[in-house]
Amino acid sequence: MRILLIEDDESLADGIATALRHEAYAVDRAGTGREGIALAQAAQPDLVILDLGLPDLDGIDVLKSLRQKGIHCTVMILTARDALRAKIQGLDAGADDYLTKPFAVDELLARLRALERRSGVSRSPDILIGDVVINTASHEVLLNGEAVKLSRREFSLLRALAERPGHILSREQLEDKLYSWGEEVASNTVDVHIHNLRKKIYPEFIQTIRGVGYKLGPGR
Amino acid sequence: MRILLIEDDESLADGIATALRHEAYAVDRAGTGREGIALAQAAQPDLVILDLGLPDLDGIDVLKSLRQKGIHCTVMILTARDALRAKIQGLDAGADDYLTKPFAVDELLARLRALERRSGVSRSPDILIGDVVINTASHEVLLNGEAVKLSRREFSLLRALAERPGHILSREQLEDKLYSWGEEVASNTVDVHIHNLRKKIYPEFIQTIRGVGYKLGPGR
DNA sequence: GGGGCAAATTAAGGCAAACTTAAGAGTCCG
DNA sequence: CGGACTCTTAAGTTTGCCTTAATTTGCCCC
Repeated sequence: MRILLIEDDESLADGIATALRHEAYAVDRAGTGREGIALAQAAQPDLVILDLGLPDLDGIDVLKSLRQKGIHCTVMILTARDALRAKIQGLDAGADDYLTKPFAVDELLARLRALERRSGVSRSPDILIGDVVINTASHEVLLNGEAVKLSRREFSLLRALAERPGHILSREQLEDKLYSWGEEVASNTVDVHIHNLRKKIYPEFIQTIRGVGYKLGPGR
Repeated sequence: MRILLIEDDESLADGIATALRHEAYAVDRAGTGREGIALAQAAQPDLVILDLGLPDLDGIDVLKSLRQKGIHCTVMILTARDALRAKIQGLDAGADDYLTKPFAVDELLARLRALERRSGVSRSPDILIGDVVINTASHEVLLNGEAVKLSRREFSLLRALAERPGHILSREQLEDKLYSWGEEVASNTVDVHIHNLRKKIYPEFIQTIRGVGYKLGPGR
């Protein structure tokens, strides 16, 4: 799950980004509207968090511009308290949710999970695949009812695969889901995490399609 | 994935149909309940989107009628906001999901993806040739319901042939499909893969046109 | 019926993809 | 500040696929 954060207040952006990364999201950041639009096209995020009070462009225009460029991912708007008109405009322009400043980061995270669920990126809070239950909210994974302890990256990887059971994801696609810009990896990291996941769950749970990628499940 | 849209509001139906087609669904349309029931029988859709406010019949009755006629595909209901009673009736009558108007098209698409996943019908159209099913998303191939394990090249070859059943593809054309520029082969590789495919499926599945190439036929 | 060419068959070597392991750097937390 | 844990690298190993090429079979036309 890859998130683009468009926010000019640097300390706030720092805080949000840290919290998000902690929740195993990959985060890209933009400080201006133009930068945001550019990054949205380049990085193909699953979700955009958009502050309406940007220095260069009006937030609503940014949103419209995104939609116009064919970027239809979920968008959450951040706005100052009582800027009701802006909210309404935002929703009309195709935003999916809004949050008024100031807000608690936990609130943001909760909303994100709700959006995630609603947008069908991962529908039910618990994804069920074979004898494995994945709870995206708590980051808990159960194998036959027994908790499996996964690290952050392992969980991200598993979630990425679990969003579309049976579908094959290439290493490249998986890396895109796990890493933000500027922290690309240049090794077989994905392989290693896959290996560790298999050890913690069971080997056949993740299938290798040689020369193509990995997929989850008995496949269909 | 084939969708039947039963909706009398023409402009709304236009919008939905366009969005769906854009997502590579095949869409049939009906403006009335009767038309809808007729089309559902004729077109055999995988999913029905049913507006409850139709001019001729009550939406719930349409749904019941469909079920009665043995059409058990997934059904998503569209209903005006707050028509709670209708929703409940709808779910009782065997609908799988509902959406209240007005709604964002993205929301509809997200719900569809969720339903798709739940029902196991895949949008990436499974190619069906004779008794062989080819799923391009998962690289799975089923022969009479039994999985056939294919290697990457074998799968590519099969897919190339299956994209246009009955059409003859020359060795050269097939090589072009399998290899990127600069990695041309200089031997009978294609022949060998064809042979292995025949062994894994059954010989007559792939037909040889002497001096020309290969094609996929309904075979038996 | 026979020559010649196209396609089928088979087996083996080479090679790249994927797996495995371990170690060092980095991070978090008490 | 120290210890635990996680992540990334990289090197070594294994596995399985692909290609090659030699041989056999089958077809068509002379």
